Amino acid sequence: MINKTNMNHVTLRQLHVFEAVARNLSFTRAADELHLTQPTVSIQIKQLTDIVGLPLLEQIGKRVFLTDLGQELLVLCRDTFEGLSQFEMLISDRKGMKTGKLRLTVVTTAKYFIPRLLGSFYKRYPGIEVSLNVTNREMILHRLENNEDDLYILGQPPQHIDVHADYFMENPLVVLAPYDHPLAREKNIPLSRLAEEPFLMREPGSGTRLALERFFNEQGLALKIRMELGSSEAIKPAVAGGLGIAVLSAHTLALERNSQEIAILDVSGFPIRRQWHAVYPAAKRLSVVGSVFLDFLKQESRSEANRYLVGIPGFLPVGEN
Amino acid sequence: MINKTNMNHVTLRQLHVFEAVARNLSFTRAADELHLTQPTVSIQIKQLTDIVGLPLLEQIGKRVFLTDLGQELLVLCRDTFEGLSQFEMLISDRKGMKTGKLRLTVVTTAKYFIPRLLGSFYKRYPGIEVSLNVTNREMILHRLENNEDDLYILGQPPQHIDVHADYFMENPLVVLAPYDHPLAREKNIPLSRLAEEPFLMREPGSGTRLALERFFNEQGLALKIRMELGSSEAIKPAVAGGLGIAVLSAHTLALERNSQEIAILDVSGFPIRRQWHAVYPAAKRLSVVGSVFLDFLKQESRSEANRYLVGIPGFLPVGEN
DNA sequence: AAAAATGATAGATTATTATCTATGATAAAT
DNA sequence: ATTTATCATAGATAATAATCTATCATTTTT
Repeated sequence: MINKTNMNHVTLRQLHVFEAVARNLSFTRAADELHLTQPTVSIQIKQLTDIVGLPLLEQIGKRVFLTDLGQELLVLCRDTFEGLSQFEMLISDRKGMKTGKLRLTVVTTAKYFIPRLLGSFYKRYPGIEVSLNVTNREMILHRLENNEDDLYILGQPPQHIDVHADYFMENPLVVLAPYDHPLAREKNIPLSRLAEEPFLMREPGSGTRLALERFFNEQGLALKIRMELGSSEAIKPAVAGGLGIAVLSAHTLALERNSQEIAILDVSGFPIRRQWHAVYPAAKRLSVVGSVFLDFLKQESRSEANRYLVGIPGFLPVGEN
Repeated sequence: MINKTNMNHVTLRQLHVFEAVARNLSFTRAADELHLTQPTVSIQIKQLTDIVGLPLLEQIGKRVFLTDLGQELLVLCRDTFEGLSQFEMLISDRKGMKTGKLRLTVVTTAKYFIPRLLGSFYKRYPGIEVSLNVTNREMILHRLENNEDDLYILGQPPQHIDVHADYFMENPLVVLAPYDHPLAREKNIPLSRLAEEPFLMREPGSGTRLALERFFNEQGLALKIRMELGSSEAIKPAVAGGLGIAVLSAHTLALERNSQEIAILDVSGFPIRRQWHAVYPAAKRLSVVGSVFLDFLKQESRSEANRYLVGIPGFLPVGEN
């Protein structure tokens, strides 16, 4: 008989190590991640390669790449681990509990409501461990392309990546002005009046800015931009200090709703209605824990929305969906 | 944190032992099959059950059954091993070879041509190991329902089981008579003349018998049945001894084609054209080695048919398919 | 050229897995 | 009641897997 590969000699541990190296494209980073020393990783990969009989990784200088076969093995690893993970969830169901690890990455603005939701989620599913990552949209898209998380929370789903997107909550954009601004006590302010005000803007490319620019374009009005700032946190004190007005997500006002520094203006056409989306790669089946969290999001976002969105001038919640 | 299942602690070996027990529904038979002692199997199952934290098997008296969860784990085992097996085939492809194990079960009559085909198959694919099982139709259907093999060879595919069936060779049913029978030298014998002869039949339910009965019914003729015998091997000497004539698959005459004991009659309407089929469950993707063998079957059955079917009175081979 | 970064190898140790023999417990058959 | 069949447990042994420290080899960066 010929010298043929017998995958029965492979261990799950070897496959885990391989998967970590394949994902990191680095022995050293995989070792760090797994709390092992680098030689351990090197040996495990060597053993696996010896069993398979063909190279799984190739090294060019200091950089590690997957061979075609290595790529196939990575797919097999992920399928296998997913099968085992789903069996774990099945067991948890039988035991009347839900367990597993949820890897969640959210855009910066979502940090205003996600922790509270996660708190409730943990109370309901104490067996599910959550790894939360807060980062900007660009990094989220990068992680999405590399399939690094179970779920991603952001405003507008990306157009250039094939994803499955579920909206779960309203994300209205509101006009902020100093608490004592002359327009603060008016109702149904015409947009043309607002256009006379100087605006504080987010950086080009930010979803909020694009939405505002498009809105003004549609009304044939021009924006008077006084200043650009890189984050909502920077914009809010600038508004309060009278440098200008701004349009931000209502969620950014989590702590300022009853303050005497910032007011939400009642402007005709506002708030601009947008949605929060939970997305995952279209080619991937959502993990069990991701699915549990998504269902939870859809259920619980109602009360979360009520917490933030009541009292916003001109805002009427949509009906059930 | 709760006491939760971690399937990373499971070994592939444990899963193999579990699969054998689940298939055999017996620790002792699984141990025999794996060349282990029974206590080894018992301990492996115990370890696996301890890791999972819920019963996978249940014992009623001396009989072993799968729990629902055990059934799920069996599915996971099969999926996992199939994935590993397909990766092995991928490796073999890369190495320019085909390897793996083909589990093949065939009906009794196919034993006349399958060994020769398997010989050629082995010469072409020395890395593929074949496990051949020859049994009756009823047992084949049972194995088919339990998904125990890669491929099954039989005449008519079952109607009550959802299968994928490929026909690969003609299986004509011919009329056999003693070599010195008065009809042996006649051409184009009318069926009405044949109906005056006493017949030796296979058992009720056999495919050959059903086809013959249907054929006579369509011609409005009755069969004169002298005797029923349980196998082709029993029928042939009875024909040669003058007890009556019979209709059997041409393949059963593998060794008697040039003998001076049995002749094939040239009867109007004969041979009854039938096909050999290779089948596998419709819900299952054919294994890689099964697919290799099926392709081989389709290619090689042409020459195999030529070996058996030339010279059969009234038989014209069909065109290419 | 020297230093830093990164994977490979050698040797050793520890932990874990796999298996056996012997025996016990229980159910089924005689 | 006795025997047979089948799984479970105890104790022991051997094999294998996993990991570490130390060092080497090579590439990249400074």
